[in-house]
Amino acid sequence: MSKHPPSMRDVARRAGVSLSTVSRVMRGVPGVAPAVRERVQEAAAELSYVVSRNASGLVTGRTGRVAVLVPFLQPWFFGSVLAGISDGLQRAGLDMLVYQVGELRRQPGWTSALPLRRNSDAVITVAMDLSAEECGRLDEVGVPLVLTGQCLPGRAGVFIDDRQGAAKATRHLLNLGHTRVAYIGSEGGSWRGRSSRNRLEGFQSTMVDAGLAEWSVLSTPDHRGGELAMGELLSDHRPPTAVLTEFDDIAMGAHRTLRRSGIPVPGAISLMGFDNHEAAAVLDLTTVDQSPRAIGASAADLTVKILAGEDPPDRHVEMPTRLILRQSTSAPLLSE
Amino acid sequence: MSKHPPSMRDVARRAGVSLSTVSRVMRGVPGVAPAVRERVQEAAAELSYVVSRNASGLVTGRTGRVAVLVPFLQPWFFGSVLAGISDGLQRAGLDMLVYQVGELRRQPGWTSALPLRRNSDAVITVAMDLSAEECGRLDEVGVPLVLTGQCLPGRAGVFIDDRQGAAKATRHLLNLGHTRVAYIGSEGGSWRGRSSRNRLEGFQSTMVDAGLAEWSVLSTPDHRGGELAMGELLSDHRPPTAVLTEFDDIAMGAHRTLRRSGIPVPGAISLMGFDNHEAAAVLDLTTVDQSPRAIGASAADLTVKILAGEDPPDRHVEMPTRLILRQSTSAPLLSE
DNA sequence: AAATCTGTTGAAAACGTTGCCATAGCGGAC
DNA sequence: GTCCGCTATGGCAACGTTTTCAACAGATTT
Repeated sequence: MSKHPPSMRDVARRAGVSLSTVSRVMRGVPGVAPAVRERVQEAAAELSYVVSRNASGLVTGRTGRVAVLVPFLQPWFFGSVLAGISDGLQRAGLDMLVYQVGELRRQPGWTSALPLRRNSDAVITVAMDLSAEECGRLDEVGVPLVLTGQCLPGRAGVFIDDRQGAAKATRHLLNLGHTRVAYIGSEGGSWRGRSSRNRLEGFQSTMVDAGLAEWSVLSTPDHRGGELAMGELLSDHRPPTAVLTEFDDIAMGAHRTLRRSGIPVPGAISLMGFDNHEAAAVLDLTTVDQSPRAIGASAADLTVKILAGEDPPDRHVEMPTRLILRQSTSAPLLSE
Repeated sequence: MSKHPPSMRDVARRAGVSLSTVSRVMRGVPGVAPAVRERVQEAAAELSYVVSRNASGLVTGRTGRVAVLVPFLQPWFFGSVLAGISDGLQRAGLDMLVYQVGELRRQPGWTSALPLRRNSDAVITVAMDLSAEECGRLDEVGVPLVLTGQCLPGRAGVFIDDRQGAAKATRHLLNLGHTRVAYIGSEGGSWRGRSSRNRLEGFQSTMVDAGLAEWSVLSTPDHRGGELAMGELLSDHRPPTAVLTEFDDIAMGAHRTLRRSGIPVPGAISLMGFDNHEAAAVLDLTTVDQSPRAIGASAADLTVKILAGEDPPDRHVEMPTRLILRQSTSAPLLSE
């Protein structure tokens, strides 16, 4: 066995045909005699040869790769979206390049620091909350751009209606009979800008529509922040009977504070999250599901369609949110 | 602006130099006059040109990409390891290709279904628990292989001592004074084969060394399984006073069962997990930390070193485990 | 029997980059 | 003033594919 990986030429020699024929077989294009085709496939298998995307990309102009941009990789949410994207791309025979741009993003020209230009066929962003200007810079790369977790006019994207999701959650609490409902949101600076605002608005407008005072506090975007914010709410002279949080991590922090304070959930205080974190089930946390994996899969499908040239009519895919009822919400105590 | 991405030729024309010079500048090799160098960089910036890895890889034989193989993408653990790998690779200017091979793996020849051959410079596996045979097949690809989460003789890898970690956890419980300690492990079929066995062995040997009966039950590898297994333990005629689980998800399920049964933790039963799941902090779960992000970063560094040709003496990196003491463990009740 | 057509195959020119070799300058030593 | 050595630059052949076009055989038509 030669020490260098086999090339198409090696396969051609082994099968006793020309380069062109091997190329045709490998791409599965018609116009090759069945006997020859089989012989070539056999030779390729024996050498365990695979086509070099590098070389083929050079001439076709396609790399067979899609770049996925995520702010961070650690939070569970991104793993789920990536899983969906991976599924979709794999089905289409595309590879997935993942770039974690959290740190990088502070630099003004970060978009050109990424070797996207000739190295991927499309770019999918995951919950990046891009500004119009950043989008424009990515456009310059010259490949299709598909957004996830945000909705920008005229741009392909997959997203949920955060506003409606939060409204749904709020209404659930109101329907149970709560009137003193507080909201814990994350303060700016996190990677969820627009989505954050939308959820807050969904809460606020529902409260206002119901003729109730809207009441919200801010926290850092992690469970630690939820703990502190909950403590703050408990120190109010009339604490809320129900609390909605911007996402599950915050709710989980709040849950901890309640548990430590010996306040029964949902007995004294009903608690709701948002996202359906994998750990939410364990905490029996009522929440709003947004199935990130489906979002990812949908984004991948959209990308594949765009790459195939079939410009789909609905370049905006809105994924549904579902209320997941668990044991952390109930009607308020009658004494109230 | 031309509709096609700029090539090195365009930059050369704009800067009034030859292709070779541009190539030298882009690669940062010495032997170019400072004035010319600056002029070329300027021209490249104006065209927002980036080198095509496709083309350069074709001649250098290096792709500038590393393939990362994970069984699944969804569980939090993989996101963390990927984050670490991404950090390390980014620092070295390498791109990260991610392949989710969970489903694919059932097929016997799955390793050749991946376009690794000429498309990546190295392969990192994450908690794949590969057999020697599978490793051999990946060797055939002809690129360095770095394992993560498993230790195979003669192979580069980063891992933790699962056995010792479990032993450490068990000893913690014994030191608290517990004598009836049960272990909930996952039954086979999950992606954690060797690691699973090692943790069990660590528990068993520590118990035996202490002259105590080892007592373990199996569950499915998720929190659901933990719930059921805990229920099973509670129905014993003399339930345990402490429970160690193979990993945090199981512990979180067990915690739920305890909470629902009104059994105080750690009052009546002490509970321990393993892994330091991001949600473990919220549950106040005592656990064993294995900082997956550091594992990933370490694997990436190792890979970069191997690619640089400097064969590091310690191709086996053992990462430390740390006991994280929280509020889910305490001494058993005196009445026992 | 000549002409046309159809289906298969091979030869050669791209693609965008890097590596090697040649060459043009230019300063200093003889 | 010639020769040497040095540095900065350009030219050209790779790299491994795809693509276009031409060539060829055999079958069918005229």
